[in-house]
Amino acid sequence: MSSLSCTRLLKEHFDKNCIDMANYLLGKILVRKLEDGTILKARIVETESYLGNEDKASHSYGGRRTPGNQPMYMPAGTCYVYQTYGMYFCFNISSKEPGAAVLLRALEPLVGLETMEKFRDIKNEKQKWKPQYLCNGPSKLCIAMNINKNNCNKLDLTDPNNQDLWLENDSEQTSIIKTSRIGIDRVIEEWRLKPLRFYIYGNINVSKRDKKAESELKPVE
DNA sequence: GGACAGATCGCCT
DNA sequence: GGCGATCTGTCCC
Repeated sequence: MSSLSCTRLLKEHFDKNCIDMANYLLGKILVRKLEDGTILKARIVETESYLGNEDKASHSYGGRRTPGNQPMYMPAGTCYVYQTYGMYFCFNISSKEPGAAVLLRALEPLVGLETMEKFRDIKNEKQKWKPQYLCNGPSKLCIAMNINKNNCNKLDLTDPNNQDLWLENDSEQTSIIKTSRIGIDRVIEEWRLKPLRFYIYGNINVSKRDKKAESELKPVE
C-alpha cells in the first residue's frame, strides 16, 4: 500500500471544536474531483481558526449573521467559501460551535499538479514549475483546486455521497507550529496576536513561516 | 528577503 | 459608499 492509499474522513471526524479542528486537519488530504473526472489531491499544511462570537477577526463576530456567512453556522464539516478583494476566494470548513470555522491557508500538492499549474497559470519565472508556489496561500489553493463560491460553498464534507470534494486520512506524523493569524491588521491587538494559525513545522508550502517560532520548537520525543 | 501600489467587485451598512 | 481572512509586479536592499 502506498502512502496515498487513504480512507475518507466520516461525520464523526468533524465533530470537533474550532481549534481542535484546525490542528486535526493538518496533514489530512483534500481531494477534489473535477467535472471531467480529474482527481486533484493536496495535503493540508496550514490552517487558521476563526472562533466566531467573541473573535473580533471573524465574519461572525458578535453573533453576526448574514446570508453570506450562513455556512459558518451550519453543521461541522460544511464548506464556507467567500469572495474577497473582488476577485479571490477563501475556503473554510465549519466546526462544532455555531459561527466558528477553519480557514485553509496552504496545501502541499500531491496529485494532479499539471492541472493545478494550468489553473494557476503562474507568470513569474522564478515561481513557475515549482510546486510549492501552487497552493501557498488561501486564494492560491482555491484557484489550483478549482474551488469557488459557486461550486463548493455549503458542500457537506461529511456526506459520503459527495463526489466533488472530500478529505482523506493520512498517517504522516507532524510537528505543529502555533503563531498569529495573517491579513487581519485592522483587528485590535488582543485578537490580532492570538496564536490561532497552525502549520506543519518546516513545510515549504506554508504561506508565511515563522522562523523564530520554528527555532524555539522543542523536539517532541 | 521586504515594502508598496494597484487590481477589482460582491457584500453589507 | 466603502471595505476586504489576497495576489502580483515592481522597486529596493
